[in-house]
Amino acid sequence: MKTRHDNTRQHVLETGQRIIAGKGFASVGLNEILTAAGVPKGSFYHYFESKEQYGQALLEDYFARYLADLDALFAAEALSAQERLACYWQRWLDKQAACAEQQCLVVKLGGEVADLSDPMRETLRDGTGQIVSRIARLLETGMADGSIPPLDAAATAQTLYQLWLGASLLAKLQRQAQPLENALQFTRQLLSC
Amino acid sequence: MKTRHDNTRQHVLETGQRIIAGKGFASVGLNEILTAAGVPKGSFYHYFESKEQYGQALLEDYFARYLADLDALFAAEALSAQERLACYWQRWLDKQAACAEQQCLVVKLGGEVADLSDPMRETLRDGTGQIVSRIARLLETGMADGSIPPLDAAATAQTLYQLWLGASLLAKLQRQAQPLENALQFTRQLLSC
DNA sequence: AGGTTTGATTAGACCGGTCGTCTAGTTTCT
DNA sequence: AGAAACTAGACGACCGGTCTAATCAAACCT
Repeated sequence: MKTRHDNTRQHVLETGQRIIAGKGFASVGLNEILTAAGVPKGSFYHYFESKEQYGQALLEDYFARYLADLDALFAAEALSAQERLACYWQRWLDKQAACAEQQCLVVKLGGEVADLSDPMRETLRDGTGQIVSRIARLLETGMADGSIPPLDAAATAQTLYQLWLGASLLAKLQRQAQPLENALQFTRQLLSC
Repeated sequence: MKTRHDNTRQHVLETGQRIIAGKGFASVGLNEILTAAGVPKGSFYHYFESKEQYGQALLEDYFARYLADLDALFAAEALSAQERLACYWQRWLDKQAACAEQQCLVVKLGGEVADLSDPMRETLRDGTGQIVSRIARLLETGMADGSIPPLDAAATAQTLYQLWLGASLLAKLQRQAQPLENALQFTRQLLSC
């Protein structure tokens, strides 16, 4: 029997993602996640080897969704590459502004988890790498279609992503969207100078 | 009697800073810090009200040092403002490259602590604000002495700090200095175009 | 078909560590 | 000597992740 298995597992992952995105990894206990999910504690170790491995699975799941969204947006052929990219940043800003509880697990967990668990760190590293390379690819598309001025795509993609990560962190600390707006304005300048 | 008081208190703060910079806040217990410091547990609650208040004090202490360093560097009159700033970024890169264990508590604790403790969040918010405004001030100095091209000082300072925070996070995830080098190169371009 | 086996799933006990408290003791200064 | 600052570390209540044993579902086999 696979369906129930997968459902329960996925349900635990999703519930945990919401809670952990709010409170962090170490400070949340399995109890909290499992009671919220309505899944008995005992089941946990049937689906996951340990909390660490669970965390890794959670991040993998997160990036899978994130990248799927990204691919959907970046493939929108009705828009120029520049417009698609602008839409990406705007969404980032909107999402973070909408609810105070962090959405971006890279910002939320990156610092905490990097020296705590190698598997989780590697998942974050690979996930962010994928994001940056997709941005770079879109920048190249934009240079080809003329909607983006010529730049070093890889370096620029990394710079922009770094900028937005930092902006998210500051926005989190300030509980304001202003740092993100600053990033947006700068991004606009950079991609159309 | 103040001296011993301050010494013990300070010693606990410094020991904790090292440990917490490596492992994060929630995942470290008071025990670990106190045994490392050679201070018995019982003393802790003489100097601090709670773990949270201790964390806040720790951050305040961290920013006090950081800003003192910054002021020392930024006041170096032998150098142009641009050189002073370049030196700041270079130091940031060197420090992070030197030891894998994070130095920058903003990157390490920002995400974790922001939704965990308001006093700690506010301390981080104020500290980063101070850093950004010092950078902005130096940018203005640089524009005045001609070593830095004319820009919106406040916005640029924030952008650069954001960029470097994000770069630190990625460097942490990758265990490589490359993201920081990317930030450095971009910073150079920006401040001398 | 009906009993049996197999594996998926659950329940909750378990040990160790957490933070924070509290009382007794020691040091230090007046 | 006495008062205040400080230290000592046992203690309690609780919660963490882990594991073993019991339960359940369903698929198999004669």
